[in-house]
Amino acid sequence: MAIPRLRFWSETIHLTLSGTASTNLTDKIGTTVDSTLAKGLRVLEELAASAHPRGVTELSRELALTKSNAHRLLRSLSHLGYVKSNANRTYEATLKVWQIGLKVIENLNINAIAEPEMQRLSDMTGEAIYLAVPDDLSVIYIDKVESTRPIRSFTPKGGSAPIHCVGTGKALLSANYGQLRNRIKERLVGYTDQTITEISKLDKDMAATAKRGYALDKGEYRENIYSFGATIYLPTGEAIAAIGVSAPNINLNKERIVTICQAVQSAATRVTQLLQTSNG
Amino acid sequence: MAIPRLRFWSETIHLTLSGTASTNLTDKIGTTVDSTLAKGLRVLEELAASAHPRGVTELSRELALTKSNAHRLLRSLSHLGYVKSNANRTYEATLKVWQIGLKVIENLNINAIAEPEMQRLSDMTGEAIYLAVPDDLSVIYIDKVESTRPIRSFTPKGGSAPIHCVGTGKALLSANYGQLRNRIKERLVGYTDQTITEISKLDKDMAATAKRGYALDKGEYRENIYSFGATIYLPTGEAIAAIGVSAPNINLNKERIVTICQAVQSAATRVTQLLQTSNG
DNA sequence: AATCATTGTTCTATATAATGATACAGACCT
DNA sequence: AGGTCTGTATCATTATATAGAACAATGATT
Repeated sequence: MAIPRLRFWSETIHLTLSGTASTNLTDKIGTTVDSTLAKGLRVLEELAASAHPRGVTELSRELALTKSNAHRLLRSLSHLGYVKSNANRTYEATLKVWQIGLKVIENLNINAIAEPEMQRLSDMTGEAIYLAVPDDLSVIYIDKVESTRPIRSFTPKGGSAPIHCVGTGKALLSANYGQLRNRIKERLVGYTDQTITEISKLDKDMAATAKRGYALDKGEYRENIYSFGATIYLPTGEAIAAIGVSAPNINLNKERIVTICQAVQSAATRVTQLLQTSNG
Repeated sequence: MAIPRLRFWSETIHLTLSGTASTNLTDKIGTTVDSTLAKGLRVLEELAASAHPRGVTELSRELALTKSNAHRLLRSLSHLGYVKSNANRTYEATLKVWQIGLKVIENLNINAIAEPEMQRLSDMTGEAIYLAVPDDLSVIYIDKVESTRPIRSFTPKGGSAPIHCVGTGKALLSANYGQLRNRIKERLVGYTDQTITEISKLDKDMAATAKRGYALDKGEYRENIYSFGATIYLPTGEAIAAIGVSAPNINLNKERIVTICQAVQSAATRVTQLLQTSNG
């Protein structure tokens, strides 16, 4: 299986998957969007995010659609296999989206290659291990090994985090800092008092990160949660992903941090090497 | 590379997603389907299944769409965040579908509950462990623990198998045999010479399965691959999933089969119990 | 380098196809 | 039973997606 091109830093408009229902469907950026497609996908998203089957009126209200319109869309989605209609006149998402989504991840192909290294890091540290890919000014966690310790961390698989204040993100950021600096410059949102919100400080940190070979986040995103990350490269030199460890700082001290960081770094290096040898 | 069929135990009309380009989007069964939505989703599916980014004309040919039409759909999908356009004028799927799909699985909620039991079965047997849900006359594997042995089995996570000849499937089939018998009756496709293709034999097997509490597949789907399954029930009594073990028969003998089956059965029972206590 | 063959993108008239109001039919509750 | 919710079907209207052609940007071949 060939190593696919990944989605990278791009001009793609980032659409948040917020749980709030109030996203307006019509106000697009100058260009028009096929409205039926947009509405249909919103219905699907809503259904996918619901823990329970939903009714037509309910959905129509939530998405600001006509009852008839919602009904028709549900019918269509049902015919297409994305939605299942229950006997009690409710609708729910089928596993079809999931199956399609799996293919996207499979085609990424990094998962499989990185998995043993992630396991290794987990065995060694017992902390949460993340595999992340860049997504505009965020990272998305495409895989995760749960911490073996009682204290669990926040971010689930599929979740995302800002690129400038988590280990994996900072590793990826430093790898493409030239391209991204100007875009991130005015968007250095603060999350804790440790978050780097000044570009001059970020400049220094990124330089240090690049030199060091791994990234450090000392509670810059979540209070008292440290994370460390290193970049995985394609044979082409593209920074395709990052591997990282996240841990509450009570579990850490200076030497343990160094040990973990070195492990993270060598894990990333190993995955990069494996990507070399695997066929292109 | 066809997308697996997805069907539920419902009145949902099934639309095949063949890989061939000739799928007619308009000839529906009386009722019409929002064509824009259908086309858009097909484009997305196609892109998700591709290992490499695709061009407009290429896609338009493959899906029998106008170049303009394909282009517009891609544009829309791009605006909606489902697709990313690259600098070299190609398009690829983003991780958004995957993220949405994850939510569907998360809301299924069985995964998390069944996982420890699956792990336990894995530790005990070293064979491949599956968690499957019914999908019309198939099962879909929603989770899997890989075999620790060198010989790996076939079916990946997200994949599907016919309900009448694999362990998990037969367990689910026996749980709903009343409803499903008539439908499966004329569709007993044979895969090996062990496959049950006569309804009378299936009747007996299902009766035995129900009595026994677990299902046996002795190479009925794949030559020399045995599998065993037991049903997981919701508090409502609905057969919602099945847990199973799959192994090459060289790894097996009579007593090991019995041991494994009992383990599978008690794993399923335990998950069922956990679903009782967990909130609905 | 220059031509040629492809591919991606923009534009616009046209007709298809999605839309929302209305009406009807089952639920469910009191 | 009566009333008030639901979900579903119908249909005229018009917005909206569509196809086709023209243009621009490739990049391959000579």
